Amino acid sequence: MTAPPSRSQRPRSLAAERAILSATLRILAEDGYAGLTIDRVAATARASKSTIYRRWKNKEHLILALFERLPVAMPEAGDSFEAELLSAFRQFARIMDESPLRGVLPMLVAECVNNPALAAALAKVNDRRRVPLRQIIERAVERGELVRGTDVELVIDVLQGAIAIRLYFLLDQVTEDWIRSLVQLIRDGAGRRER
Amino acid sequence: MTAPPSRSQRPRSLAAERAILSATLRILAEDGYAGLTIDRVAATARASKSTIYRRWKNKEHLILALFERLPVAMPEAGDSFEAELLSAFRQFARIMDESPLRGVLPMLVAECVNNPALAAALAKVNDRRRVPLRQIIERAVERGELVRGTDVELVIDVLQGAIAIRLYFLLDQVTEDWIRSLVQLIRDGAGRRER
Amino acid sequence: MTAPPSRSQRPRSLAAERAILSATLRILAEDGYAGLTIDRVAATARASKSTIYRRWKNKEHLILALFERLPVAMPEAGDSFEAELLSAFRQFARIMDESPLRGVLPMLVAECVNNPALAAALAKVNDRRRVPLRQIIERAVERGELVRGTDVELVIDVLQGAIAIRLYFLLDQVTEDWIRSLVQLIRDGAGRRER
Amino acid sequence: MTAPPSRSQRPRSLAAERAILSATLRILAEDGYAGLTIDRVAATARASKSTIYRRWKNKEHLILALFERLPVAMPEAGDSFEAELLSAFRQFARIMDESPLRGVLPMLVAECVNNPALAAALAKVNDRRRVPLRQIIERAVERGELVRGTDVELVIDVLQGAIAIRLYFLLDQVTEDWIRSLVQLIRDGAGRRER
DNA sequence: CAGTAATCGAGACGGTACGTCCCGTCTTTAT
DNA sequence: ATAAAGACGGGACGTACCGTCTCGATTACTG
Repeated sequence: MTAPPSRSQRPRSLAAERAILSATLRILAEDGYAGLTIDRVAATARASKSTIYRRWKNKEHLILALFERLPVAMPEAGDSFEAELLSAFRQFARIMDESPLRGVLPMLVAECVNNPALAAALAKVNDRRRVPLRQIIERAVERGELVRGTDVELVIDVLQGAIAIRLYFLLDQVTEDWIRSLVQLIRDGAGRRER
Repeated sequence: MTAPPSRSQRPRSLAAERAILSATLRILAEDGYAGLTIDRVAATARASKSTIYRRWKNKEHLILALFERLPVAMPEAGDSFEAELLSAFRQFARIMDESPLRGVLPMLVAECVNNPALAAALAKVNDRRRVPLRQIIERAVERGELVRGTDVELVIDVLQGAIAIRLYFLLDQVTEDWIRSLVQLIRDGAGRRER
Repeated sequence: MTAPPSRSQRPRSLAAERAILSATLRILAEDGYAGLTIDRVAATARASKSTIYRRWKNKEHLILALFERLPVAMPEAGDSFEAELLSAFRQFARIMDESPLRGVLPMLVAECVNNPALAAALAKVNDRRRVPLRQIIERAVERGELVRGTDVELVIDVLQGAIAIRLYFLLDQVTEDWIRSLVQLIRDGAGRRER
Repeated sequence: MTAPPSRSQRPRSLAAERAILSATLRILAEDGYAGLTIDRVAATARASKSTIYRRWKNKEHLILALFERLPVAMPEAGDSFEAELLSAFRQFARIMDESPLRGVLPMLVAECVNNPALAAALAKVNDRRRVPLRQIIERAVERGELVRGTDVELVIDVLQGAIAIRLYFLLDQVTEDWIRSLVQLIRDGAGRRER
């Protein structure tokens, strides 16, 4: 996305790039996606619109760059599936709550529906986000907490999905208790155990 | 949303309302959200913009009205949790795939983040969508398939969430096989059963 | 304009008519022509728009009705051209300054350019306004102050015109001194008198 | 009105400006003020609405710009007050009759009543129009045709005013004969000369 | 003195223009 | 080649009025 043409007489200004990205973030934090316009980013960053468009093909990709720079939760090794998952979510929650990007994700997803290029880019972002969950699940399998043969991707779907629903549709908090219930459901299922 | 209190005056035209909604749906089907403009809706419906804005405060609320009118899957009684869920999803898939609304939902969700009124409206829509799932789960509990004490709402979160992730993030199809795996996960869990 | 159809079962409400006209005047006084809308007149007069449009074919004619109801300066007999003219202008000034109609006249004139029917109506209003001036000039002729053979209409043009220019173009006050100069110019001319 | 201060940036396009103004004039000529809409001007001029609104704050100011560009009658030296005035009016009449602006002036004047900024702008336009008349009068004074001490501005008021009344109120033609009578009135007055 | 048709208040309706906002591109001079 | 600045064409937005229309309720006249 940011790749400059073959070779150049004058390198692109890193300072400008940083200024643009941080202006974007600040505006997002202040007024949300609705308040974010390229003109305003340019003015805030004291950059020109061309300087922005030279780097990112449009508003969505500019925001996407912010996500790419977002740190990924690094799962700390723990002694149980539940403990590791809780730790991961604590990290995740901290990162997301601190960043104005939280409220922007849904809109990016929305835009994806009509914008395959953006969809591909966002899928890559999401993949990075699935990696730590995958490791946690695999470790739980190795540890013997989850059955060998567990459909890892499905479990990730369930984890991400339930959280997303809670966050974006129901506008609820994701509490540690709720996560514990979720972990329990995934571990034990809701099916009646025959004796 | 639609009808203010009134006395003895010209009532709002049902015909106009219908024409507007169906024009909206048709345009959405033809050219997607990007192609939907209020002017075009007005022209297609042979209505005036005032007539549209008198009923819905903006484009999002107009689209929302479409959702509110969408039929809700009526769960057919079946003889197992899996069978009922599959049947419900078949209905749901049919309704959604037939409707151009599918591609529009994410954008509506996105808008909700900064628009509490819309969020409330959409939450109501989503609540209606949760009802049949709730019935299916409760029936499964009564039938003895799921344990008494199952956290019904959590299971709904998992069902809706996993599907949403698949549909909107991964842009994947929701196949019957995938649903079967999901049902199995929910029923049995991924935890290792002790001997 | 106000003439009802041939015969009727129920006569038009005089109260409504009065309420509409006085609402129009009040709005004009408060917010000028720009603030005058039929909707607002209707709301202020607690009348319906149909009740207004049944009587006057549009906004301009409604305002025109106000002019038609305006009292015309009745020239008081005096002992000189100057005295009578000053007295007439004092009356005129009082009527106009008290009425919000003053600022509306130009707009009506403007509308006339593209609206012959309105032009004819306004011409009639203006004719009524020329009558007293005509009488004053004719009396001055009879009295021997002005030469027999004076082009009366031309003098009226000059009187009305100079005032209009001052009022509307130059946005100046029309003072008694200025009028005295005007009268003197009309009486004596600016030509050099040969000995 | 047109050029803000600037530095090193893309200058405003003169071509666009010209295209907009001539489109405005053409539309005014074809369909009058009623037919003049900004959208149509933009379409005709192949310019965007922003480009128009960047230069003029609204429709009235756009039209005003047309007046500012209108040539002013340059008084040709003649050998009498009457001759010079007639020549000036011939020029004025030619300019006005050739321009579609004639029918628009009243509306501009009307707008002025509630719009001081426009009023000031139009006053400047009118001032330019008074200059040649002033020169003619002053020359007549020097030549000895008019008395030394003539109230020049008052005479201009009378000239402009009488013409305006005739043109806009009475919707009459301004003939050369009528002007001759006006000149005579101004020169000799209507007062009875004592022996 | 009942019937009836014009009138009333209310405000919905189809139109149309407004002026604003933002997009993504382009043009200028300076570095 | 890049940069800042901001003009440009394009196009949608939501608002404001216009003058017409449709309601049910209300009169005065007519028969």
